[in-house]
Amino acid sequence: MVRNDIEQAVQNALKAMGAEEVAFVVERPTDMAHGDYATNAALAAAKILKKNPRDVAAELQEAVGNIQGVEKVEVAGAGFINFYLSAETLAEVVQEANKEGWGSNDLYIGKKVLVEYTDPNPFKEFHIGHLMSNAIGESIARLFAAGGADVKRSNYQGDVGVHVAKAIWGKQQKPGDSWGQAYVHGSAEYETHKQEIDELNKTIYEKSDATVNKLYDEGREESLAHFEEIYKILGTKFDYYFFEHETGPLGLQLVEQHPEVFTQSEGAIIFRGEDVGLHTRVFVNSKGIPTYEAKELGLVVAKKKKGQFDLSLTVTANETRDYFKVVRAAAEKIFPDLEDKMLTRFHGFMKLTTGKMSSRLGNVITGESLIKDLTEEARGREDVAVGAIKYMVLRQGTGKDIVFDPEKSLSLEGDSGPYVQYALVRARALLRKATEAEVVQKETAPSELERLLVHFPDVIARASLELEPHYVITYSTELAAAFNSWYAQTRLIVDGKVSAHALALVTAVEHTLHKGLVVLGIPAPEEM
RNA sequence: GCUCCCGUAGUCUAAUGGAUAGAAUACCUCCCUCCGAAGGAGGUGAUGCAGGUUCGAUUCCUGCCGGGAGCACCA
Repeated sequence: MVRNDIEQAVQNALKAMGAEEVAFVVERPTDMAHGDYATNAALAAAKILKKNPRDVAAELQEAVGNIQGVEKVEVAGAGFINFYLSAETLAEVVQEANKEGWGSNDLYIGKKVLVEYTDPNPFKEFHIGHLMSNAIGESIARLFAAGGADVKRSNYQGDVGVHVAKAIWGKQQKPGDSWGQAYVHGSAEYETHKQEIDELNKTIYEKSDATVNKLYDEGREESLAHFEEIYKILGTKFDYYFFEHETGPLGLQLVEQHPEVFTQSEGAIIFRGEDVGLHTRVFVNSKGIPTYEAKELGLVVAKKKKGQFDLSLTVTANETRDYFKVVRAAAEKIFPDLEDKMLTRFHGFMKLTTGKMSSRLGNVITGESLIKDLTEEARGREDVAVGAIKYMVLRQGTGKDIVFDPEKSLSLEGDSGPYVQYALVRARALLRKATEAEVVQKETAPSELERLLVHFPDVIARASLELEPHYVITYSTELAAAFNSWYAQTRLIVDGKVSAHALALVTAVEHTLHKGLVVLGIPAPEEM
């Protein structure tokens, strides 16, 4: 990579000037007119050397000398040094982009990584919040894979707990209702029938009633089969499924085995988070049932049973931030070896313009209804609809909330999934057409496209490192726009002839857009 | 009350302490005898307020204002 050579050359030059400890970056300039790479080394070094930044930059420019692949080195602005790649280097990048490993890196090579995401609850709807978790988790899993990791996808589903009791209670009251309706009904009546529903919860947990068991099994199976259909549409294949019915007992056992970590209080077993600057949370309630917190500990055990992992990442919603801090503090006391191995990525929630969505109130937009509506909007194309949804979720930084307007729905043009898909489809159509043309050697001036392609590996690497898919979205959209613009003013095939270089360039764009979409988990159609 | 997150064009959003704050959408002009118009070319429009650190602040620090989330038996 030329970037590494530039970095090395700058480092050497700084050393020669007696400023080797200066922290600097070699990055893509904000404006292409400023070259292909730029460094702030002179600005940073000026302070230590107590000299004028422009003078330091001039000295540095002299000192870096000739760098293989760099055609021109310029001092600009307040003291930036800009590097321009040669036409030969850009041509090499195009060749590079057509090879298999394009966009891969070695950030996680040899690491076993467990990514947990989606996490819907049986007996409740799969709503657009789960769509969000799925899109983010799937892309992060793919970013790990692009970094060479051995990735295992896992899904953790709450098949026991009060929500199940509410749903089953609702179903007992109105057997004709769907499970979703039953849950809404049970929730609404929870306050007035609390004792009854809590008892039912215990019954479910202990599996002590045959009729309840049967109802439970039916509901659970129905939900899981339904979720599986959605995963298929979304393009996710899980390696492991964890369930709360399994993590509950494991968690309970852990809590009981570690009295040095947990405390009895008012009939419940709690963790005093105040000791480590957090707050107290209940792990086992006064009825002896493990709560979400204990189950999360049990999940750690369940995950460990699948084999050693180097990193375990959970994708979950922002509002669980504080719970996770407490749970992690407790987990690290029990499993000191887990320190720094448990990562969390928090996403915002999908807000409706009409107010907060709540499955308890029944005003949710389900994942499947959104996909269905959008598919209609996308002229019957489900892959385009899925792309539009995923793009909307992934286009901004992971932690941000998304305001979802059910009326306006989602955009299929401009800054959107279909926009990138369309550019890819156009490139593919062009390449199909070119197979009939005669390939000729012809001088072609480097375009903006080559100069964009240069940065693709860096973009993927940064996204892999920070676990932020939106860098890939931003880049892919930029490349798609540049390609669309190129397409509008350039004819690839003229009189049945196609230039070898231009052909390689379009192939490189196609390959890069494809790779980008793959990492994002967005379908890459052949035509649309 | 305490803790944590977030304030960028009308709306949605990008920017690794750097160069003229970049897109999209909406709105106003144009462009399909020409490889796919879900497209292209152009125009109008933005960093909540006040300090501080820095050669340089959308970015870091402090205060204020505005929004959101969490804070003992739900997940």
